[in-house]
Amino acid sequence: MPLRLVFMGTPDFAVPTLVELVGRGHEVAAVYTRAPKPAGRGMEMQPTPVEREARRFGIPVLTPKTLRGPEAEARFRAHGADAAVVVAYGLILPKPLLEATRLGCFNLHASALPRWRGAAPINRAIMAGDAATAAMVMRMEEGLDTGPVAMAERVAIGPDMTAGDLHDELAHLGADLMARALAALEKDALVLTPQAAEGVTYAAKIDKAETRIDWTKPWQEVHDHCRGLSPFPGAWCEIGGVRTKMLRTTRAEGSGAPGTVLDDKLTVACREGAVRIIQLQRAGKQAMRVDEFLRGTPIAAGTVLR
RNA sequence: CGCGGGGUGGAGCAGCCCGGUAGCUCGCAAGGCUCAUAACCUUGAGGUCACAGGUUCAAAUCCUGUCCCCGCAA
Repeated sequence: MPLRLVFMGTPDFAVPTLVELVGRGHEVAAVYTRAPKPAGRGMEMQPTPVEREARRFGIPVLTPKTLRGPEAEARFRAHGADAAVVVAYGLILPKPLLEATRLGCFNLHASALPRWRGAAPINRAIMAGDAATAAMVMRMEEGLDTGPVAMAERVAIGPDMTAGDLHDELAHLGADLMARALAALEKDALVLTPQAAEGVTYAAKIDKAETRIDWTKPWQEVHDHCRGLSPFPGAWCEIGGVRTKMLRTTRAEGSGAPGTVLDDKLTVACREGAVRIIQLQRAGKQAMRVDEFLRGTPIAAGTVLR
């Protein structure tokens, strides 16, 4: 028997789960998402990806600025949901809401908890050079991403994998994981396991001030930095005075003064070792492979990137 | 009206300021060289210069409007 649910989510990452829940026949009584805000070129009001999808399904959309207070609680209770599913929503759920449904609130989180609790787990896992991560469904409690885990699926992080690659994989894997968790929940067969007390780390939001590439770091760190921030917000440096995102890189042979281009294929020296640029994007241009880029903009060996 | 870059043969770019027969690096096709090749040489095909108006003897280039892509920002 399908559940009556409230879905709360905001970015692209949350969309596959919403689609999956609807596809599995659950009744989504309402979708909560962040309010549209001026964004993008022209600063026009942009509904969130979750809102777009919800409207496609004809599901009522709510965009409260806060969930605190008796009014918000009353509205939430009025949906008469059995449970709430939360995926990258962006607002903290106060305790009364966590306890407002019969079965509780369940969150999909993109890390191997308790590692990388918080806002940017996918990026941080790659930036830290982790070899593996996970998608996890947990039952929410008051602490930030501290709840007991109901379902988990480990995912290996390839050596050249980008945050975008991992994001897409986890979003789909997580959607299926949540569907399975809810299926178990329906049958009262969901097993909850507390998170380990050891190994807690927090994934701080990405600050644009940390996106610039520092070639004086070892190649591995430069590489992890680039792929952990790819494609958004993008690790960058200047090429010919133009801000350029390095979207894909790989390990390369060679050495030299940090930031020096070592050949005509955009191999760049780091403090230790070097990385070769595979895909990049100049400001105002589409992303392109390095060979395409170099046809129109040859970069001579010896050029120093900053 | 937040700031800014861009739309030129299949790809990436130059040319635009200072209008006058479309160029570069590749790719593609054919031929040559070669044991052979992604290498090298020669030749060739392929373009409504985003779209629509305007100015002009003449517009990729100047003016006006529209559409689309993207960086910053949020």
